[in-house]
Parts: sequence; C-alpha cells; structure tokens
Amino acid sequence: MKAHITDLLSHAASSIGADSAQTTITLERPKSAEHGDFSSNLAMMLAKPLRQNPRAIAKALIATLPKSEYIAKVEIAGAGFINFFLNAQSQQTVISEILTAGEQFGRNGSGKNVKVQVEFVSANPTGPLHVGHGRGAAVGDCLARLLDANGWDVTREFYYNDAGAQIENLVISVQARCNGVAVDDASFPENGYRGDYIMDIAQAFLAKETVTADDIRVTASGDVNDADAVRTFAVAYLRHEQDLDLKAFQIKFDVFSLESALYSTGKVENTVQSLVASGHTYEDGDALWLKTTDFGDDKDRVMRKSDGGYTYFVPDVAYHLDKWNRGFKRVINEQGADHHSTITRVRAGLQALNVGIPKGWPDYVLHQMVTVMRGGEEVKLSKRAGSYVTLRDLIDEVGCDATRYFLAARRSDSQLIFDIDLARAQTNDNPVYYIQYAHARICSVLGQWAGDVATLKAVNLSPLTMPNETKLMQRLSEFPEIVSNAGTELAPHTVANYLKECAADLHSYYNDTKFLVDDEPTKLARMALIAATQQVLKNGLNLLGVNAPSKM
RNA sequence: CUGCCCGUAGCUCAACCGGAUAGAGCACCAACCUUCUAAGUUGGGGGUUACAGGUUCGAUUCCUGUCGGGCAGACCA
Repeated sequence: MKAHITDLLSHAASSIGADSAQTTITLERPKSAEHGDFSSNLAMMLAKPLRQNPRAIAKALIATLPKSEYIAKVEIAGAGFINFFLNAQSQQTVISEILTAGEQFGRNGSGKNVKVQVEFVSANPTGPLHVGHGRGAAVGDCLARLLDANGWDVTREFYYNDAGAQIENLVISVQARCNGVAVDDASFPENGYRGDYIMDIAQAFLAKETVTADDIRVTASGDVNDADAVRTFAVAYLRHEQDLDLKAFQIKFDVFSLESALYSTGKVENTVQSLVASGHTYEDGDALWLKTTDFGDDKDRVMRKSDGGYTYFVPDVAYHLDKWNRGFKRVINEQGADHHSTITRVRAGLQALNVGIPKGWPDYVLHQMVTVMRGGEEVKLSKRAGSYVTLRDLIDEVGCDATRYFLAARRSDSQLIFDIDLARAQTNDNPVYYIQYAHARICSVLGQWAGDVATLKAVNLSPLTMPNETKLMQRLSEFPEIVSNAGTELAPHTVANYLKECAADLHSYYNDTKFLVDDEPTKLARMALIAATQQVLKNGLNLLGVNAPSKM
C-alpha cells in the first residue's frame, strides 16, 4: 500500500515538472487519525526548487494524482501536508493478510539470508552473570530475533575471556578459600573475588566434584597447589553457572568462543605477525606498538608489553579476524558502554591487516548502565556475588518475562532504572502483564466462540467500520514496518513500545464492544479482527522473547 | 583536562533517522463490573523538551557553547 501511494505521488510530481532525481518521496503514518492513514510532506520539499507556495503545490499534485481503487479521499492540511485516507475495504485487507501469514506476518526477506553474527553477553568466567549482562542478554537476543525476522541468517555467539589477569585472580581467590583464608583476612588476595560463590567452587574442588559446560567435562583433582587444575576447574564451574543463568533467562547461543583457544591455535601469534608485516607497528622501550593513530585513534597502543605478554585488544583483533574468515560480512557486538574505548582499537587493528575488511566493521550496539531499585532505594549487593546484583536474583524475584521486557524495552543508549517493585507488580502498573493480558483476553473470547479460527481468513470484513476497529486495523498494518525499522535501526525497544500501543487499542476496543453478538456476519468479522490482533501480539512478544499466555 | 552517551510531566519512559496540538503508564481527582478476564476502560489537572544562541517554511531531533548525570582515558581487563 505504501509503495502504491509512493508511485502515485511520484507520477504526480513528474507531471507538475519536479526533477525526479532530486525528489525523494517519504510517507509517514500520522500520529492522529484525523490526518489519515498515510501522509506526505512532498509539497513542502518541493516548495524551494519550484519556488512556489507549498499549499499551491499540494493542490497541483492532488489534481494530477492518478485514480486509485484503494483511496477514499486525499486532503491538504497544515502547512502543505497531503493526507491519504484509505477506503474501508483497503483497511480491512490487513486482517486476512495476517490470518493467512500467521507466524510469518511481519517477517520479510530483506536480509537475503546473508550470514550475520550477533555477539552478546560475553562475560568473563569469573562469577555469576549480573544485571548488566542481563541487559546485554535481553537486547542481544532481541537483536538476533529481529535480524532473523528481517531475513538474515543469524548466529548467536558468546565469547569467554578465559585468559589474562582476571582469571589468575580467580585462581588465587579459589586457592585462598581452599586454604581457609577468609575474605576479610589481610592475606586474602587484594584484587581477589570475594563473593560466596568462590567458597562453593573451593568446596567442590576439594570434594573432587565433576562439572560440565558446553562441550567440556572437568573433574577436580583436589590438589590446591596445582594452579592449572584449579584454573580449569574454576572456569568450567563458572561457565556451568552462567549456562544455568542463561537457561533461566531462556537464551540459547549457537557458538561459544574461548579466548584461550585463540592462543592455543596460534591465531594470536599469526595476527601479530601479520600486523608486523603490514608495517603499522614499531618497537619502542622493549614493547611492540601498533600505530592505531593511522586509523583515527588519538594515540598509539601497546600490543606486546615489555614482559612479553599481549595486551587485551590483540586477541580481540585476532578474534574478529577469525569472525571475518568464518564468513560473517556483518557482525554486531552488543556490549556494555564501558567497553567503548576498545572499538577504535579493534577496528584499527583490522584495518592495519589490510585484508579487505570495511572501515566501520564490526557494528557495535552499546548499552548503558542499569541501576536496580527496590522500595525507593538503590540495590547494590547480592549475597551470592557480593559486590553486584545478579541476573538470577532478578529472574527469581520478578520472573523471566518481566525481566526480559524491562531490560529490552528501553533505548539501549540511555541509562536504565530497573524498578523491582514495578516489575514484580502483577497489576496494571506493569506493561508486561498489560500486553499479555490483551493476548489472554482474546484467547478467552475466541475460546467461548468455539469456532474454527482457520475459517476466519475468508470472512466478510465489511461490518468493521467502528472507529475503534479502524484504529486497531491501522495499528496492525504498521507491524511489518515496525519490524523492518527496528531491524535496520537495531532498536528492539521500538517493538516493546508498539506492543504496548497495540494492547491499549485492543483493551479500549474490548471495553466498549460486545463480540459474541447474535448477528452472525458482525460476530465473524469481529472474531477475525481479534484473531488477527492475537497473532500480531504473539509475533511481537516472540520478538522480545516474552511468552504469550492464553490464560492469566 | 580529553573523548563517547544521556538530559522530555512529580516518577519511569515514547516521539516513525527535520514535520501537524510533544504522547503513554505510574501517582492524584472523578466515573464504568447481575453481561465474553476490572491485571481493563473513559474523562480531568500536570510541559519554556536542562539553559543560551545558530541553521529554515518548521527543531525534542541537526550545529556551537554552558550547566548537570554516566562511562571511558594505562606496557589494565
């Protein structure tokens, strides 16, 4: 329909002498129903090149507009907007489209099945997942679902930083606990991890327990002095722990990558050699430097320290080269905003390699901090982790659906306040239940009707002329654009907002309409409308990873 | 000090990458359940979009500056 109206306008524009090369026609959905189903600012855009009053141009455009069987009327409004009103029949067609497409409604093929990788969460295996990881998990998973809905071939990936200083801290923390050192003891490692879970690991290690994670299975040796044994066991234990967190959050990954594997397979070393060969490196003060300033950084960065070890971003460059070599022409990294400084370095490293990687590759979606509130006060601690609130705490307290919704429903680039009291409220305060309730209400009515929903696709829809019904149909017809825009903007929160509005339209309709009326054509048409709404709510909630219950 | 993100109703947030009278929810006030789920609906009050300039037909949106909040800035991860 949008394309159809664009064609009409484009035809009209060229007949009044506008330069078609310089006129881009955009249509938008007016916020207010009195402005029609679609609106164009074309006349205002043409005012300058044609040196005429916008309203006069609008008038001329409408005069030359080809006839259309879908449009009831066209109006000029405001400064020169051209508003299109669809006829009732055109508005109603969306219902049969939805009922025919079912779960496919809203999806499109614009991604052309191109491989895209979404890397998210990527927590260090040094503790349970915290709220920040939860936001990354919720946003990242929604991004993956959105890209899938837009026709991309999506791979979800989790990267473990299981090498480096933080892992050594983990090892000495566990060893200290094994040896009975208390966390507040002076001899406890200064930068050690002090959460209760370290004690659990220590006890399991001493008891020679076995843990499994992904494709590995480790049995503890019980030998505290064997740092390698402690490391292997502790990392496996925490990976298992994080697997359980992810399971509770209903998130699945396709691939787990290990930083340590980049070293053991020689990929880090190969990358360093390639960078040296590229001529973008130099030695200074016993260290090896990368000239990241050649690629827009404000200073050069050390790659290999004078003690021989590599700095953090070197394996990161190797990792991203590996992603590229695996055929991902598009990669999206979902990370906390505290990682933003690595972006320039990683991209610079990849450019220096000169292997045809585009300048802005990979994409990043950063999320800002999450503050957790309860009873009007900030919650900072959990018993288990010590210094932070765990994702599991939230899921246990408010449920998976509400947690996912709250963490994904806001723009990721602004700070988020997670109000536990609100999220756990099973009342009208809570947008999750508001949306789910709309879905459940429809299920209830359809259940009492007891007819076959499959027959509704072919129903006569002409009885649907009430303002509430028109509004709901307009809303439903927007869904494919919402999915498409959210996908290209990488903005899952727009889906959440849409669903809230869609649910509001349904509730409003529900409250002043009787559905199971005696007049059969009216009843069937209304069944078709709410069945279509049910489908859209379900498809939308699915994009957020939130359940659509049929009973509440 | 430098870079990035943010600043919208008392609170939590929207606003379709420059559009029409800046919208929801919570909270407050007033209505609506003998009837398909009241976890709902309807109405009301509440705004100089942090502030000051600039760009143009038109700015919450783009540019500059100021103020305020957050995050970064190591031979750290």
